[in-house]
Amino acid sequence: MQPETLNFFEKVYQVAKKIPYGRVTSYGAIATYLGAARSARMVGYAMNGSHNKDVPAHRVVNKKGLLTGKHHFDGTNLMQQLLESEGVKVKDLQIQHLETVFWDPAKEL
DNA sequence: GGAATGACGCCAT
DNA sequence: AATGGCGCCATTC
Repeated sequence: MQPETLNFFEKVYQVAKKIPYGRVTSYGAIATYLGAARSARMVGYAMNGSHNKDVPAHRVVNKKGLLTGKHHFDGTNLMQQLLESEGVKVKDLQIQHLETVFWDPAKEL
């Protein structure tokens, strides 16, 4: 299917792809950056289609730095493994030093 | 066509 | 301050 919303999704992919190595961002941050503000869910939904993209969805977490979508990756701790592999300390789906690794598109992009 | 769901987040109580 | 409920927009049953 080719919904007209590809524009919105595409934006999400563009931003997600620009996430620096060893950094993470939140759905809300991206949503706000795109102007969706309270539509953080859309960002997460967009990630569903990011599977075939070059989008590092594992670098996108919720506002708390919690790897809520790790279930959608492989069903295991793959997401956490990837983050830790990039230097991001993760403790049971919870990103450590979040404010340090956090990457805000509205500020840094 | 209508209702329910979903990788979240903010507002209200 | 903490917990609960509602909203956002698109997709799917």
